[in-house]
Amino acid sequence: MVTKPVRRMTNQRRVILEELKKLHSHPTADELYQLVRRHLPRVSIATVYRNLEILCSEGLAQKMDIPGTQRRFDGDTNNHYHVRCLVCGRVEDLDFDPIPNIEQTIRNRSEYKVLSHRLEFIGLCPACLSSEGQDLDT
Amino acid sequence: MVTKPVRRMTNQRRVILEELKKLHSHPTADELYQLVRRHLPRVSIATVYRNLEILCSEGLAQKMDIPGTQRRFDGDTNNHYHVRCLVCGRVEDLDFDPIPNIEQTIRNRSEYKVLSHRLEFIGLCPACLSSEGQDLDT
DNA sequence: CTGCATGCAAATCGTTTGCAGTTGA
DNA sequence: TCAACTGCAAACGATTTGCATGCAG
Repeated sequence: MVTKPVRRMTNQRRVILEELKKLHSHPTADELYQLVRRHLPRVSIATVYRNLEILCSEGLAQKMDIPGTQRRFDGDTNNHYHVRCLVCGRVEDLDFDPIPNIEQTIRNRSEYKVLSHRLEFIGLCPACLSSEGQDLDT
Repeated sequence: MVTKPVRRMTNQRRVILEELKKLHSHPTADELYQLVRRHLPRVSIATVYRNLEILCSEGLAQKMDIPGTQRRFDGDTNNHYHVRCLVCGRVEDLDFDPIPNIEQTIRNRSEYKVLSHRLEFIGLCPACLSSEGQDLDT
């Protein structure tokens, strides 16, 4: 059981959070780094990554693209939805028909030319679920 | 205007496609590489990547996690959906309320403990849309 | 034959980590 | 004071690329 460290509001952390909150784009770590650099020229990209990690774990921001790093490929080119395991990253197909008209609905609400959509559920697979009971920290 | 190369069905490409089609998991490039290696011990990981790229562009397979590599962060921790531009990667929020009960629906159709879901639309942003008319290749 | 495809190794890109010095509470 | 935090540089893991050689059509 590891105790969570007490966080400090450093100058860097404050600026990073401010810049992130002020944006309505969804910046990459590097884009945010460029903005933060205007206020703190000597800031390091590592600090930006570390703080984003902390801000996310504190619920003050969130990562998009939960998937993480490694890309996966699908031999099935039909349109279908997926469930992804938060812990092991495994992805499975869902037996669930594509929601009808949903792209049409969005076309009326956005300037984008919508071509497709992806719906993904995130959760715990049976295997990881059963091995969850063991360690209750984090 | 670049002309698309004429593809050849090499041994490697055939095995890679066969292995991918036979799986119902959604392998990473490396997982597929391990499988292909059983048939072709001297195959290179680069060949797997190159062929996956080609197979996807031919519509015989598809990449998941369209996002690609660079992760994006969101200062808005409320649950909301996104549109992503296929060309420039920009992501914008959608003014569209989360679909009610959809997670509940999935819980009945899968063994997973569903915790959340993500709905993302993919298309072309206004900017990329207007600069599309120029080059008509690919 | 021709040029697409391959294996290999090196390069690249985004992200993470080790470390010694700094700083907020 | 002192653990959390920082900048820097090196390490890392996934993916891509340059190049000389191989091989399908």
